Amino acid sequence: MSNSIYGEITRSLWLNSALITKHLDNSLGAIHGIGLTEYMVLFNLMQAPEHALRRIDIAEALARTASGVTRMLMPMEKIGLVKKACNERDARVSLVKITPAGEELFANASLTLDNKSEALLKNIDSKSASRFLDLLHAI
Amino acid sequence: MSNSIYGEITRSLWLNSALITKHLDNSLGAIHGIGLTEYMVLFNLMQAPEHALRRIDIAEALARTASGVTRMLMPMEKIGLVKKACNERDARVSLVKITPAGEELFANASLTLDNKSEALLKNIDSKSASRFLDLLHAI
DNA sequence: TCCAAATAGTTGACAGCTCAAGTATTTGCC
DNA sequence: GGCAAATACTTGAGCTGTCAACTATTTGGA
Repeated sequence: MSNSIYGEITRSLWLNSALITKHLDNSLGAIHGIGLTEYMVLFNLMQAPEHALRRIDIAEALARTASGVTRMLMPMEKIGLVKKACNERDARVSLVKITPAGEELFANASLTLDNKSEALLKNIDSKSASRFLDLLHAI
Repeated sequence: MSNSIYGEITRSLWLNSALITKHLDNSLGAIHGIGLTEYMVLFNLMQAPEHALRRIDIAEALARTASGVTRMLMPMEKIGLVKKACNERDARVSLVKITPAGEELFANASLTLDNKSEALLKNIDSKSASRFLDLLHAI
């Protein structure tokens, strides 16, 4: 009855991820006023050319639905972290662009995320960490 | 700006866990009519002595709140996967016990979870999987 | 060229969870 | 023994995300 190591991995992954996500969400919220999901939006925008993405690209990058992205971006736009832009080629798309305020918040939030992540993963030395990341990327 | 390997791990963990959780949730839902969270309740009950736990023990094991557990158990009780039991020593606690139907569903769902997990993690050979699990346990 | 299918996004209804505040019971300390 | 603090659980309000259905626009084939 569930002796598979792969099943064990998914159970452990599920729990660890819940714990880590919760912790980081609280930290980012308390210090910077955004959640981990919003941080990941900014992260993906920073990675993107022109620092802009379509809504469905964000949805895919976050493993969320388009409607979830629509709802998430509304408050982010209201507080000025991102803004809308138009795509001349395709009037269906509403591009999301990070603002200077968003970039600054992202830079600060990244420091927090890195520090808290290091604290949470302190039992994993940097060599193991590298191997761990390789395995995560392999999934 | 976020070059820490630990930050990278948490971002990758966050995304992978979202993808895997979603996939398993859909599979368990379609085949057995329960979500991954409900599966994890049954899993923890099966591990427990007497196959029974207090609500707050379940909450802790799932990284959820007591109120979330209360709400989640209501439909599970209604469809007969778990049942309430009393603790004679402490009238505050309302024990949760798995039923025979719950045990049977758990056995079947575990097979599904193992198979789907193996498929999702097929890029990780069993030796790496073992190392991966060790790292997850170390967190 | 034109129209059906595909694509991008939004919205209403609702599921699943949290927090804060409540009840009921037990524990610990004077 | 008695009472304040802690513990176990529930409930109302609200947040975040989903699904299904919708609008608007673009694409591709006859």
